[in-house]
Amino acid sequence: MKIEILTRTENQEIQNEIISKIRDLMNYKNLEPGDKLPSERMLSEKFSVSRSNVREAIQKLEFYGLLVSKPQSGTFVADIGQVAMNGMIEDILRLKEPDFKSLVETRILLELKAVRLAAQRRTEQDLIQMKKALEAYSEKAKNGEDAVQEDLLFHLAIAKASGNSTMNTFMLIITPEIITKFEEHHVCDKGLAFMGIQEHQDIYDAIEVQDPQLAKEKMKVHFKTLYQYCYNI
Amino acid sequence: MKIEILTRTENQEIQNEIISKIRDLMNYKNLEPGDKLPSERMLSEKFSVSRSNVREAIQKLEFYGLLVSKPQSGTFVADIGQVAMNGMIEDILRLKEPDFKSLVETRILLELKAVRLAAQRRTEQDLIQMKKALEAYSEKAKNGEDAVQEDLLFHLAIAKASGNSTMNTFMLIITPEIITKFEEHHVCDKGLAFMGIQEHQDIYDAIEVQDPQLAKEKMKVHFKTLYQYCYNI
DNA sequence: CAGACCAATCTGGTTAACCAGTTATAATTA
DNA sequence: TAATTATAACTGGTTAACCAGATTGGTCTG
Repeated sequence: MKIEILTRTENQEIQNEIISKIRDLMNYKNLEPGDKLPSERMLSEKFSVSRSNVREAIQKLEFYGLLVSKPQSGTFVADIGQVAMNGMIEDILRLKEPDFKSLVETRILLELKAVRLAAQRRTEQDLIQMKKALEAYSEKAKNGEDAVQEDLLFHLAIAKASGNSTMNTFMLIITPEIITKFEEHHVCDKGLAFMGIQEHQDIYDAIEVQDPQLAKEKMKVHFKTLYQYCYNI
Repeated sequence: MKIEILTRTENQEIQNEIISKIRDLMNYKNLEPGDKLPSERMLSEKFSVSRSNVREAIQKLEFYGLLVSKPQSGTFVADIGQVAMNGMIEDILRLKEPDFKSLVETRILLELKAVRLAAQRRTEQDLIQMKKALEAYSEKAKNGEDAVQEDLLFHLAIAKASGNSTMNTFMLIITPEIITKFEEHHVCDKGLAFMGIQEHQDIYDAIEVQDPQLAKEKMKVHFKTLYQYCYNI
């Protein structure tokens, strides 16, 4: 059989096509929660695609919690009904690549909440880690060096201290994309780093004394100086 | 070679082991952004694991934006520095499975923001979709039927109308897990659905007249009745 | 006739072989 | 000798073959 090398977007497209065919099949066969999907081999034949393509599509639907694969047994429809299934697949198919604006918007939202939770829940262990990240940042920023990475680690330490694993995961997902975009647009070159030292210290202090409201305010200040140059991105 | 069937968690563990070995390798070889990782075959031999395991680990790091694979060329270190790389990998390795409490906490946070954005940015198209979901919900709830799915679709329609693709994605990720947990604990059996009709209508109306503050308040009311039975989960 | 048992089949997961660009190296030429 | 071309090795992606547990249908036994 002929092998073709596909670009990322081409691969995405045929994967979406398979997902939509799986949806049609589930509707046609009137599959309900717990029912078994046809085997991967059968699907690959029916759709005239490779089995690995089918596997990828199934794994994506598994990631969103719509299917469950059991080894040596089969792939099963998850415990959400047909209406929700159709709606969610529709949304997944229409999902766009996240733009920078939406990333920043979501980051601010998550961090303002995370810092409040961190102020309430931080353990001594959390404080130690945050202080460590804070000092690494200060050290670099004082010497005028680029400290984007150390900045990032301080913020991730806060997310961890929030005690909310879901928010922690989401922060991990969006952070590298933001960093990349930042460096593309040279956001952090303009001597912002030095101002950041005091702002970080303020945030840390508020978390240490467990003052959620103050911590949130200080984080807001930090973001204001960070993103005031970003309007034209 | 002997083939072993692994459980999900066992697989997760050896994957984390590989990730930590990759991190050690990057540190030892002092790899910088843009540098090429050893080939998948070489890594699988060096770590004494299968190539597919290595591929999975790499794909996970790719998901978090730490590596970039280029077909017929190699896998490269992403454009974030060594310090950030180490910190992020550390976080990824320590990442826990999200608990129900953190899921709900994050859902409320995301939806309260999404509904405000939706009130500001909703298009006519968005209104149509939300109204459709709303009517489907009312229809079922009036008859006393279970309407968890229709409820979910209404909330996802709001997330879409927020115009923030990142938040939309995150909502899609957490929603099915919440639904499953809900049905496990029979949260929605107690005649909540009927009250929900008016609450949904209020939210819709606020979005239609583009009043962000009101929309947020109405969403808060909705969540209050929803989650008042959840404290003991 | 009902229930236990067994073999053939089917399943997702795993491994190995293969493909076609990419890249590094060596041979060639101006 | 330096630039250029040709060739061989290497790479991630793809396909096909294989594995062992799960399932199923029929058979045998009580």
